Amino acid sequence: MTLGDSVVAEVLVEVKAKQINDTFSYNIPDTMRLEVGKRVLVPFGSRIVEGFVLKIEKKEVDYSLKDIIEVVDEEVILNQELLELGTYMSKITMCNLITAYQAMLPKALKAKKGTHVPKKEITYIVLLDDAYAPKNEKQKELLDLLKEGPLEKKELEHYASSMKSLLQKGILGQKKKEVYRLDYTIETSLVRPTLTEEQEQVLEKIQKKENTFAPFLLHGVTGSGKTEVYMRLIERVLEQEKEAIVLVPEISLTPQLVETFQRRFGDAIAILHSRLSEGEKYDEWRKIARGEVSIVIGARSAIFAPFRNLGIIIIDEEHTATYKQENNPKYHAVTIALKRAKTHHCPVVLGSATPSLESYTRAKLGIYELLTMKKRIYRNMPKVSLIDMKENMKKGYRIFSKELLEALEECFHKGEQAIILLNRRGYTTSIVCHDCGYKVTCPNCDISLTYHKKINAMKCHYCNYTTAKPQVCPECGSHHIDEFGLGTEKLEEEFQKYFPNVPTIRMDVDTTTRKGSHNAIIQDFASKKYSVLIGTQMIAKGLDFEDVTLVGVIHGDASLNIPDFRSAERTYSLLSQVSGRAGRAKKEGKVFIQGFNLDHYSIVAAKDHDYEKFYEEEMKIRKILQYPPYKNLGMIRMISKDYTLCSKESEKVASYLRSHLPSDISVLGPTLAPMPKYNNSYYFQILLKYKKTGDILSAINFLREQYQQKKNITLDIDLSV
DNA sequence: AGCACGCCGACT
DNA sequence: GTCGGCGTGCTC
Repeated sequence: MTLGDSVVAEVLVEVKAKQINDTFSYNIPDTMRLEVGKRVLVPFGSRIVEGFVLKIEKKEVDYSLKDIIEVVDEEVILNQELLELGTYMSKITMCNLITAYQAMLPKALKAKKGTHVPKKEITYIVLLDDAYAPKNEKQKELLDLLKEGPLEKKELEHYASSMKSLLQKGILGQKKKEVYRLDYTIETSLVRPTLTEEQEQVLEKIQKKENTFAPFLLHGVTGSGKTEVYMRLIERVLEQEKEAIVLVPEISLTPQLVETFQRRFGDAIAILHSRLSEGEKYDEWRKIARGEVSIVIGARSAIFAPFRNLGIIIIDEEHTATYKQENNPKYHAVTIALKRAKTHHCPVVLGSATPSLESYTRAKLGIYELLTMKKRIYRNMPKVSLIDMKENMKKGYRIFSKELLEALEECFHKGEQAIILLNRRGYTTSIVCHDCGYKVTCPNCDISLTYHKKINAMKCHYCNYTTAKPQVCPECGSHHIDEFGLGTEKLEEEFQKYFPNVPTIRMDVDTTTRKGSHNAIIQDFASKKYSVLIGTQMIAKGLDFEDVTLVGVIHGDASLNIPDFRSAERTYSLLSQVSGRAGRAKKEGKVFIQGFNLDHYSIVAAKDHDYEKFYEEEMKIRKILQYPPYKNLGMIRMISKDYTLCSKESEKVASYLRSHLPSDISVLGPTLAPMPKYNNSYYFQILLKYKKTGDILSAINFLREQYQQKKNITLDIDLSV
């Protein structure tokens, strides 16, 4: 206990409470060696919690301080840059500081009592006394083995009893060595492809800006060789003894991609994504922090990799929605990348075949430097045909069009492979009583349940509620029940009716939940064990199979019906990406997009591989409706189990905003959210359209504080919609 | 977020 | 007379 003027530690405690968004001061015991950025154990009220030391400073306090109990870390977890980055993130996303820091770290390093992940260690047996004369054959054998050098304890189980007695006598000793869970040796290859003229030009432009903060948008069509450009950029960065972060969408982070980088860069790479175990993530993180690797390839959160000397940040498929975190802190990886690049004075390369409208606009305004790669390396873009299903239906082709069936036939005849996309999983998507119209819906979310034939059950795709398929209508008892809507499960079955001898594999959430199954499917398809890959959007991104010459899209206009201002953008992107899977290597590719309303500009532009055209059309709409990139969108969601309360409070919030925000900011709503009920809670939303974030912060902060105290209702803020 | 403190109903 | 309901408020 100390009073008055002394050196204290400012500790940000792991309590994720609204009222506790500031540090607490603690006394540092005389014998304790403490550094900023380490975790400590501290008494907090009547319990003991963990926290991060954010400052060590002289401070005058008028209350008595408690002592820090113990320092958790040997090494600093949050260096100065990461500490500042967390502050920045909490400011722009309006989250608590502790939430920001926790999001930057693997679970093993979060401040949270009892979540500590051990380091992996291997125990070796070493010979300490080589003059000892063993008592029996077994011991002699063991000692002879160990004369050659230490051996892993695990491999000496055969000698367990001899080992035990020799250890006790002190003839043998144990030595522990820390190892990484992911450890690989891969043969590097010095063979590098010759660059195309476009690749050369892009490379030169980016490298001209090395050692300066410079954001680039690399707009390169599918198959134009962006990955090779990335690798060349990294080569240069390594020459300068600097480091590189490469972000890739989670789904594209396949062993194939990792291997491509490993063949070039060997063991200089750490990998970070959600499929790793906590132990693996911990190890990969430490490789980075210790400077043992210079490259990290990872999903969104890898943007926080604790490098000290970044030479470049690359974000592939920059437009991908998964770069935006949907829970707190609701950060966007691109925003963080720009911030870090500014600190490190290095370039940022945002790559995409279908840039987000925001990024492309920034490029047009000169905020990003625009780089373009229009040509495929091997051949031209695939020919895309739009297939009107209204016509096909008349002729009796209900699921596969005549055109697609013929193309599939030809494709298999030539021994080539096809990909079929249907962005909807399950068997049938709704079950309705023919007589009374009763529809089977989720009791928690009020949306239609999808029937899954394999498990013979109805499932909610939002909350995972599962129930048996009704044999009779629960409302009127009728036996006459209709099934509507097509999912991938049924699509595969239908396909097999047409082509019983063609082996198919399906890839969607239902077939990829087991660890490694995703990669197994990709591997099997690549090795031509299957001729057709049927799946949801997860088959659209990044996959590179040289024998795929045909892509079919079932219900290509489905995503246009989603009530989201970005649905056209997503449609264009999805269709372009999946089309890009066809004809990537030496053989020509064909694409068939089926649908009922295919004259929408997003679909026509995708057919023509005309991004500019799509951009122009979409920007007209964004302008009229004042959506991004013309204005920023802020979303305030009110969430409560009590519908009436939720509705009332939403009204209050909206009217507060209307009277406290400048008049040029539009406040829309409240309205029921597109998913009005989810997990038994109701969702109302209020939309803000604003130019400058600074204009809305104080009003929103006020509301945030008001609702932080309330129990039955949550106010959720998302300022980077 | 926890956890303690605090002031009113039905129980061994 | 007490056990315990969860409302309010604090945590260096």
